[in-house]
Amino acid sequence: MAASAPRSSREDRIAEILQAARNLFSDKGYESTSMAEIAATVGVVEGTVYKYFESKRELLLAVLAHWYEGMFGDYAEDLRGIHGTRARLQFLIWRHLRTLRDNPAFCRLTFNEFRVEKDYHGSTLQSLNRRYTELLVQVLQEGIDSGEIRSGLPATLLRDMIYGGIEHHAWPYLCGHGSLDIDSIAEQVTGLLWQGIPQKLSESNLHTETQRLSELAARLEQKLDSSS
Amino acid sequence: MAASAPRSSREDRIAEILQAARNLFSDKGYESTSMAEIAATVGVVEGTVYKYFESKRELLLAVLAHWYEGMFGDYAEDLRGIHGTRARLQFLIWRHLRTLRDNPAFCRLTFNEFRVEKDYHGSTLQSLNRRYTELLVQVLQEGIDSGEIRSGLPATLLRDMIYGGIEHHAWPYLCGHGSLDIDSIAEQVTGLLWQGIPQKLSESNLHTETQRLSELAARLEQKLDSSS
DNA sequence: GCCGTTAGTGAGTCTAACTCACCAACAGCT
DNA sequence: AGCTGTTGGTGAGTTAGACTCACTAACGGC
Repeated sequence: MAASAPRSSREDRIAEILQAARNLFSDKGYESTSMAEIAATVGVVEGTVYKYFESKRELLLAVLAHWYEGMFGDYAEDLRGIHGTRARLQFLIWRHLRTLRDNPAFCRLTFNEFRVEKDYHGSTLQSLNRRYTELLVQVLQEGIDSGEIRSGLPATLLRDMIYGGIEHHAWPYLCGHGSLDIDSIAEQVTGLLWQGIPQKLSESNLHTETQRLSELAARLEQKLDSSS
Repeated sequence: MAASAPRSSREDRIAEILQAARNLFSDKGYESTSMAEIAATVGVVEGTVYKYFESKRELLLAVLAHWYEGMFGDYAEDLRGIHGTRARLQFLIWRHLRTLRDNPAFCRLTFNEFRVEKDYHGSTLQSLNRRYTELLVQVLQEGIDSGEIRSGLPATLLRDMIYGGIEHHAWPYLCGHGSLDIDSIAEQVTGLLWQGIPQKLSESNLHTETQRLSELAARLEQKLDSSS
């Protein structure tokens, strides 16, 4: 009988398995990674992994949860030095983009597997995600309360537009295509939210346009007169 | 030997299989549906399905592609009667939301499995999706060309914010939680894009109002031209 | 040195995708 | 009608991988 691996403590083993699973899931995707492979990477046999995690799915959830824990970091701390809703918004957007840029494989895994969960609604994962997006929602809500954001725009809609939009936009990069210019994107997204998409008319354009409208109105009046 | 099912033509069988697969995938998800189940629903044996589709994955792709084909419909036709970038944008957003509202299970499947594809980049699916989003991109590009949309906002970013944002926002509904007030959401999203999120000052209300008048003028001019 | 606990093992089972050699219904031809 | 090539259909396989379980062996406390 091959000498069994020197026995690790429960915590160490769990950490080893999480680490191996994280790497493999990130590299090859969840479906394409087998439990046997994870076990082999750690240097144990398949059954051992099941001593610590009930199922492959649970292992995945643990990996994702573990990552979330480590990621919260000092968002709130950083935010304290930034004032004004627009600047805070831009910072959170930029910070989110930076996370995506620095961990493409893992973020891809997260986005892929997050929603697949049948029981996502009400799961641990959802509460972790809620905690992550909460900061943004808070900033938005403060903006609404202070009047910087007009009423009639639910904070949750704004949140979804921001995170959903960024996720979509970054997807090719997360899949290994192209690059991600996070400064530029953060600027553009914030600009979109803050100014909307229309061209603002310059002072002189405003005059020209008004004149054009006056003339049009005159023509319309004439038409109406002649047709009646 | 049990009498084999009355032989259907190739086209009929394919249609039957696609239909059964579509229903099962939508109801129970891709992973939880077995090929044996699909075959049984059609009334044939597992091997028969493999006569028509090389793999389960290919069957899924065929289901999704088939759905896309049927969905393109008369978007372009409808769009012809709508003038002004803002109105066209709002229509496309509303139409997209309507599709989500009317086919929640299937759209959930689509969103789930779309991106999972390792080879999504460059796949048939991508080109179908591209074709679907193309109309929106065209409308945006026309807005940029006509000066209604300020430069510095790439059309692709706007596209991703719109589709990504809506996807995120509709997700709970697609999973069977809550409802989807598509009129209200379409209004809010368009409003967000058009005015941005800040409370307007009177100065910029002037701009907005002038722009609204410009659009009105454009519509009136067209009416006059066509009636004279 | 004994013993209970627990990490670790490896040979299973089971499910579901996928394969293949064979069968049978129909079409076209003589 | 009878022959035959084509093709839809069969069902008994194989294979891969998630998961189980009865058992072994290392360690800690006594």
